[in-house]
Amino acid sequence: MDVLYAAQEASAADIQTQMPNSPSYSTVRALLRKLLDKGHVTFREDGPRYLYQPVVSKADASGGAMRRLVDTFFAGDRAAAVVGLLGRNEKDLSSDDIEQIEAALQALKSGRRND
Amino acid sequence: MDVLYAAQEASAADIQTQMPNSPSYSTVRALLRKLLDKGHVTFREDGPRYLYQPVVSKADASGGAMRRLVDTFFAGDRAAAVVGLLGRNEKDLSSDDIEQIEAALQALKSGRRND
DNA sequence: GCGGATGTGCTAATATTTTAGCACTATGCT
DNA sequence: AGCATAGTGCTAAAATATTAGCACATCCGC
Repeated sequence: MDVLYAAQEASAADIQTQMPNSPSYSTVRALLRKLLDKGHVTFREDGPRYLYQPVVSKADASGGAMRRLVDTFFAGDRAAAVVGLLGRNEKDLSSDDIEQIEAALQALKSGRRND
Repeated sequence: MDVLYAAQEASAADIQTQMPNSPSYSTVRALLRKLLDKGHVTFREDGPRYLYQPVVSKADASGGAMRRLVDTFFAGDRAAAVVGLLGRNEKDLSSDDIEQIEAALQALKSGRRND
């Protein structure tokens, strides 16, 4: 699923190469079949092969993932999660990045007033 | 693992009740034994029962989880992830929350200047 | 149009996970 | 002290996931 969300659309072979634990091709295909059964992915035919894509939109899925992360590691405190995410200093944010975040914050504030 | 990170420490029974898909008690114990084998959790004895806790610190684990989420859903763009997280309007952030975030942003900015 | 390469559908074997259940130990209550 | 309760260690069976491999379809270069 993660692979599909990252790529939006991928073939079985693509998925295999991008999966952790390097499962066999058969495994990936079996997995895909199960996901199709369960209705979590669809596919479209692209010439000889299938390209798979998630059924649930990326936005919805990321929302769910974020909620889970916030609940698990920050006891549901979204602000703490934001601070934690900002604090990761693996790589500096560009000033452009920071502006975007400030803009989002401002939007939030005015939204609050308008309720 | 998520349950353990949320609780910091939990008994097998606790873990069972908080797990999705409600697995059987046996399953939880088998899982715990494997996690012990693999060195992902430790336990301490609390009277008659064991209390399990993750080996990797919550901070490290949350860092990994955040990186994965940012990579999967935001193509590695941390700022976009922050904006996405802010934009979730499941529940408004308090003004206190917003202040904390602003403070973290300010700290980041000055950090950048000092490099 | 033919042959190789690539891809899917399917089946069967193997490995792993999930589950139930019994023996045994420690705890707490009366 | 005696007993019920709650917990672990262990074993074995059932369910599920992983893997290999073959038959058949489709595309691409010659």
